[in-house]
Formats: sequence, structure tokens, C-alpha cells
Amino acid sequence: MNGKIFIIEDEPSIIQLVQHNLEKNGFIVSSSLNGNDGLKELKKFQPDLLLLDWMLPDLSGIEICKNIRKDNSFKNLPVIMLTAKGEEEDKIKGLDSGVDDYLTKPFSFNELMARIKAVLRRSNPNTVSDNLKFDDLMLDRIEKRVFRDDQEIKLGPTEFRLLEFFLTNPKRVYSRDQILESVWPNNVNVESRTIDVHIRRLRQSVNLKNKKELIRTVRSSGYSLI
Amino acid sequence: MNGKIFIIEDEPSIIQLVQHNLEKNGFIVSSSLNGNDGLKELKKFQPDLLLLDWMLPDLSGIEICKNIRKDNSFKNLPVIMLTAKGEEEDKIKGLDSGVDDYLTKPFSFNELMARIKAVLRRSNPNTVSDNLKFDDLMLDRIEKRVFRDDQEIKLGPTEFRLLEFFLTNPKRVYSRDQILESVWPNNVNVESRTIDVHIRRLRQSVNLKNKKELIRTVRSSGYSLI
DNA sequence: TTAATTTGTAACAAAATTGTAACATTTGAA
DNA sequence: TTCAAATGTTACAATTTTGTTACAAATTAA
Repeated sequence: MNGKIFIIEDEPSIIQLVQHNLEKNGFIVSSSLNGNDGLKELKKFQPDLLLLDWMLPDLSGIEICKNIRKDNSFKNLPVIMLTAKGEEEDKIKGLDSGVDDYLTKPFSFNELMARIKAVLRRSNPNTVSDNLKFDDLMLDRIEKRVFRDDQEIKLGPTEFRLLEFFLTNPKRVYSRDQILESVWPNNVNVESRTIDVHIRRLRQSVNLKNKKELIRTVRSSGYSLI
Repeated sequence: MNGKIFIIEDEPSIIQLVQHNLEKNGFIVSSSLNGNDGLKELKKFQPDLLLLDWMLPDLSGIEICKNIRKDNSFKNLPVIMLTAKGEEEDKIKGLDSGVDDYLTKPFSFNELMARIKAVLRRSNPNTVSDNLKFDDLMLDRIEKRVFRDDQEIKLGPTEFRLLEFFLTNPKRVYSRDQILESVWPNNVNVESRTIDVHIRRLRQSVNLKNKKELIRTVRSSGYSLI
């Protein structure tokens, strides 16, 4: 069993217990003690599954869940909700907000483990498109779409391939020759300056207002994401 | 998915939730809040499947189940029993009374749906037509019909196969080659441009007025639903 | 059989993409 | 600071890709 699991839960003892046991089972685990932190951390951590407490000090689990579903890159993130006993009638709301499964506290770790496995198995490999992500950028290779923070960015074919190429190794600086070899079809001959123009086009599309520059020019070396 | 489902369950919130979601998935649903009413309604409704609560105000789920099995017309009616947590050890008794599957509350709707499909498929493979849905579009593979928001759309054979193919993985972008391989009979040789023409024909049929475009062109890559 | 429908292709129209040149601006070394 | 090299920017024509239509051949229904 492998995969990354994120926990949002305000009870430290539960976090400790669950995290420890999950890690013993080969998962990579991270966690937050409240909703707002959780939502931020989530993006950095890019988990394969989320364990979400129902009652949190700031946001409710429901609110978090709805929030998550709005985010394109987490549209398919499986969520298991942890509810305390007696909150059961609220379940209706929970199901509509897109929770995949429930677990009522107190629960045994085996029980949790079984649910996690089931949910991960269920999260259909077909629907999980392999996305490339970097910062607030997301490129969906299956659907051929690019988003920056949920806002779709329309790219031409070459711009798309160019961005896709950079995203396979973000931060790495590529020379114009390397870019040509990888992004252009073999045995085409284009001026290396052509890349500059395409970089400009990509920049124009990707650099939405209020967003920081994503493509760095490294003088005399090439370009990279940053 | 179609079929008639009857629910006997004394908790109105659960009925509401389940009924609403099942109907959204194309089932016809009726319900009763107690065992005696349920048994009567059942005969009128003639369901294809019964969701049965374990603990009811008058009769227990077990008793109802045994009762049903005596009736010749319901001898093979599939039953899924809903049990509350903690009644688990009683399951053994349940199995003897002819229940087809169990679900422990609380359960997610996805879980319920999966069980329903499984049980229906097992008991009556013919009545379970597996429909493909996307947005307001519905394609019935059994009856070979297509609807958009209840309005039937007449398609030619190739258009039908084409749409069917797209619906197995909506949003995913397929190249013309992939489309050719999957939609056309093997070893036929048709120009790849032929697809464009069929796409146009499909678009013309599927894009009713006041409806948004359903087929996306991804330049230099192919087509997808959107 | 005849009539209707479906299908593939060619031909042209429309739209989007691409490469390059030409000029502007920035950068960093001397 | 000065200047040459590197990069940014723009406009545009050529090319590629897709949309659309018409039509004849093939298939199916009546």
C-alpha cells in the first residue's frame, strides 16, 4: 500500500494515532489541525486521499469538502469523513457534498484501513487523469486542458507541448536546443529564436493578472519554470 | 440504469436521501415507513429490488424478508438489508432469511449504488441496462437510443457508435486514429478526415438549440466531449 | 424491385497556428 | 558609461488544420 494521505482533524491524539499507523503501513501522511490551514497545505501536499473531521474549530468538514470539489485539481480526490457519534442525521448534507465514505468515531484502525483501501480501489483509475502540477498551475494531459487556480487557460498545440515539457521537470533550466529536440517533431528545422516567440506566447497565456511570472529566462542558458 | 426500487425504512431522512439520489440515477422509487404498510405497497409496486431496514417499529427486517420469500411472486426479489452499527453479529441470521447483501449504516451513497448494481446484475442481468450519461445526455446501449434532457435524438449507426465511444471516457481527448480504431470495424480503411465529417453530423444531431456545444475540437489532437 | 438512408471522399471555405524577419529593449562585461 | 550580445515584442504571410457542403456509391428498408 502506498500513496499520500492528508488528515484534517483537530484532535491531536487522533492525528498522532492515525498518522503513526498509516505511516507504518507505507503511506506518506501529512496533517492540519484546522480547516483553513488544511486547505492551504492540501495544495502543497497533493494527497491521494483526504481524511476529514466533521467538526473543526473554523470550517466544518462539509464546507471544506465543497471547497475542495470546486478546485479542478481536487475534483476526484477521495474523501473519508470522520464523524462523532450522534452527528448521524447530518449525514444527508455530507453525502451531497461529495464525501466518498464515513467513519464514526470511535473507530478501530483496522476499520479505517479497510475503508481507505476500499475508497482508493474504487477511485476509478480511468477517471484519475494524470495531471502535471506546479504551483497553482495544472495541466491535464488526458483532457488536454490547463488551469491556473481553476481558471482555464487556452493554449495552442505548441504552447501546450512546451508547457507540458517544462512541467515534467519544473525549475530545471532547458537550453533552446533541448527544447527544440523535445518539443518539436524530429527532423524539423526551426530557428532557435522561434522558441523565444513561443515562450512569449506561452507567457502571455499563462501569466494571468495578479499572478506571478511562471517562466524564468536564464540569460545565455535558456528557460525554466520558477 | 433503470428499474424499480422499494424502500422500507423508518428514518425519513434516510428515505429522503436515498430516494432522491436513486431517482437522480434513473430509478423509480417508492417507500414505506413501516413493515406492514411496506408489505402491502410492495405488491402494488412490483419492484426489482428491495432496500430493507433491519429495525422497524412493527416487524423486523428479518420477518419481512421471510414473509416475502413465501410469496411466489417475490421469491427471487433481491433484498439489500440496511443494518445499524452494532447489529453486525446478527448478520448470520439475516443471511439465512434470504438477504442478498448488507450495508451498515452509515453508508455512502456510492457504496449503496455499487451494491445495488451488483445485486441487480446478479439477479436479473437483462433488466439492468447500462446507460452512459454525461451532462444532460443519456445513451441507452440496450435500446440504442439517445436522449438529451428527455428529448430523444435520432442518430445513424456510426454517429451512435461514435457518441458511445466518447461517452465511455467523456472529457478525454481522442485522436482521429484512436477514434478510427475503436469506432470503425477492424481493417477498414477510411480517411482520417472522414471522422471530421461524422463529427459534424453528430454535432448537428446532438446540439439541440439552447444547448451548449458538447463536442470539443482540440486542434492537432482530436475531439472530446466537454 | 424501388425508395430512403447511410457512408466515404473530394473540394472548397474558414479558422487557427506557425515561423520568420525586423525592430525594440534589456543585460552584463569591459 | 558604452556597446555588443541576448532576449522581448510585433506584425504578417505561409502553412496547417478543421468546418462545411455536395455528391455518388453502398447499404438498408419498404
